[in-house]
Amino acid sequence: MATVYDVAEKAGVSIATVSRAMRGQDSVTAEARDRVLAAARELGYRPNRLAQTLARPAENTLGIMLPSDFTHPFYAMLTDEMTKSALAHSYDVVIGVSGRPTVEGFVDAATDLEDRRITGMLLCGNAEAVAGYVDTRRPEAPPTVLVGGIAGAGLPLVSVDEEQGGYDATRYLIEAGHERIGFLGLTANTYRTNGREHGYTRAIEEAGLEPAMRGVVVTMDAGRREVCAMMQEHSDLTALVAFNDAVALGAIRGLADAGLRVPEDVSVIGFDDIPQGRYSVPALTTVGVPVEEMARQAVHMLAALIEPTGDGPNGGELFLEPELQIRDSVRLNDGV
Amino acid sequence: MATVYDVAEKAGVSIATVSRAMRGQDSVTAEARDRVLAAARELGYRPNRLAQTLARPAENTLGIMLPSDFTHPFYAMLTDEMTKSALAHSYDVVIGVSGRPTVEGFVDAATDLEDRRITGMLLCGNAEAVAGYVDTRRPEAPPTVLVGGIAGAGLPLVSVDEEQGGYDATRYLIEAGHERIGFLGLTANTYRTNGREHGYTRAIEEAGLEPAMRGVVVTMDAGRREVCAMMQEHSDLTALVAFNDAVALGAIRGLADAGLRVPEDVSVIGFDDIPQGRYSVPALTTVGVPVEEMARQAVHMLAALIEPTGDGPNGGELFLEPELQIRDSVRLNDGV
DNA sequence: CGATTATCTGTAAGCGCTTACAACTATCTC
DNA sequence: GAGATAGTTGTAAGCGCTTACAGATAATCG
Repeated sequence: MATVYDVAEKAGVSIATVSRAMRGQDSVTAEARDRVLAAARELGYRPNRLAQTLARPAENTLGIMLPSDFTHPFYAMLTDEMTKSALAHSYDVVIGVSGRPTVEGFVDAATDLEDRRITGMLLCGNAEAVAGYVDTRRPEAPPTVLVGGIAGAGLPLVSVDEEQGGYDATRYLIEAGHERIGFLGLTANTYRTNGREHGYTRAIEEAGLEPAMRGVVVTMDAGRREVCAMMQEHSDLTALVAFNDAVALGAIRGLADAGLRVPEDVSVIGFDDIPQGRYSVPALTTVGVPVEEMARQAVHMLAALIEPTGDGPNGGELFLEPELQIRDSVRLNDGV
Repeated sequence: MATVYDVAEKAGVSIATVSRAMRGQDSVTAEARDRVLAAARELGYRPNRLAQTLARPAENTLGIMLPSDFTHPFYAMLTDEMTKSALAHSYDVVIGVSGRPTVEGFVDAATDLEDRRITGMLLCGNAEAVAGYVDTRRPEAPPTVLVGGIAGAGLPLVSVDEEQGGYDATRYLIEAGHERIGFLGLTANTYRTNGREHGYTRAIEEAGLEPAMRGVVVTMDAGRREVCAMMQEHSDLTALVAFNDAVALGAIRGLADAGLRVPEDVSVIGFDDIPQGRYSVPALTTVGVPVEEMARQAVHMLAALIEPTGDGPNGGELFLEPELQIRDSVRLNDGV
């Protein structure tokens, strides 16, 4: 790899001049600059970012830390929006993703990101990974806000009111005339909390109905497999609240396998509002997470943390209201 | 941030000993090691990866370069498989993703990855981004293989025979008794080639049928919007070949919007075999890309490039055969 | 025309780490 | 007990870059 030294030699200047010419902000004669640029082009020289970062901390760049399942549509949406928001605040963006799907892999990757001397970090991940990070977080770590996670991690947070979402979903089903409503939720040890489930339970109890739950891994695949078991166990179910859209979509497929139609035979409601749900047939009724606003608020909060202006949200936990997206996967009984 | 110096001072040893103790492979007294480790823990010290990489090139790590639309399900699958394959070859993995959705952003990020002194690189991206990278690629860049891209970029490649896939899809429709078959393809300037379209055209001409094409951006959204225009333009169409599953799924949704059912009224076939297609209702018949094998072969080829053993695939271009996944979105006419 | 000032450039230190090499200690051999 | 040997440790150089500081040069002024 060509280095500053090679370019300097070729252009007949010192490495300092090369550096200055490449960065283009310090004072350099037009002639020297041209010579450097020409030499650089000929040599195929490009500054080594690692070395740059080591020598001088990044001024204005935000790190976005993603979990190993960053390919999940929800994170996909979130990443897009966070990137847009950051760029809108004229921050540069560097994305870090966990290579291995372990807590340790996540922490490693997050540390990597910190090492890049970023100005601030937006951290996304499941509760365990985030907890792992927080546990070993160094006091000198850059300002960080958790996005889309759960409360109580001890770091500033922008997320959605999960309990409310679970409640709203269930309430909507009840108002639509359903009385036997199941919850296809998450197995206890995947995440730490279960706000969505609590919301479901609250609504069910409030209405004096009977809860029916089943823990599943929260993937499409599991949704498909488990929905059958669920229906066999509780054959009178007319509606299902799914932990998220992936489970909901899987469940719809599983129901179809069993010859049951949605929403004619069984109603299904999801959570997240991922694009796939908007395009599925039937289109998925779901609890929408205001991802765009979440991203915006997160960047805003982070900016305030980086540059305390007195006003602005100074850390803390901010919960956005979920918003029901009514589409076609829920059947309205009794002319409601 | 605590550095080697801090730890060294606290542990009463030199920085060399700290480094050795942390890396745990050189000879260090048990006692010294314990002191260093204790000091490190107390100080919350973790080695700076940037500095590590700068000081000593990575021995055994592969970089996986992803385009800015890495959230696309196809790349999601591919990333998973490549990671698995790399780990199976006992390579470490570092993932780089393009921050901005531009050719320049892609090249920047790829350079970043190279700067990490990786042992080899698996490069995924659309043709333009890849071409941009190849154009400015430095001769000393690490061995690189393109995965899932198109031919002729001038770098070793493992991909799928797109033309064959397009042909197979169309052929399948023809054999199922369809005679008016449309192609919902890509707009010319998004990618550089259109093997899938060529395959479609070949099959159509071979059968003496009339082609009907429409260029769209290859997203679900576009599929949904454009399918209606397509049907209006050619109202006699009974089947559609979509550029990929995203377009196909979008098209199914668009058809549903227009009151048309799949496959009863219109048949749809996709390309890629993304999970969403397996779980959709109706399940999507599609041209399956052997992603797992693609990843395996790519890592294999890269390993051979890194450590030339004489045998093994020494670069070149390898095209895997696509495999039709027959599911429920195509109607079989005439009792075929 | 000498003194002052403004511009540009180069030298050298430093970012946090690894490692070759030399120095030092403890152990072993005869 | 002197010399060889093996095992640890520290010093210093270097990875590729940025930048404070000082030196050199050109421009400006009385």
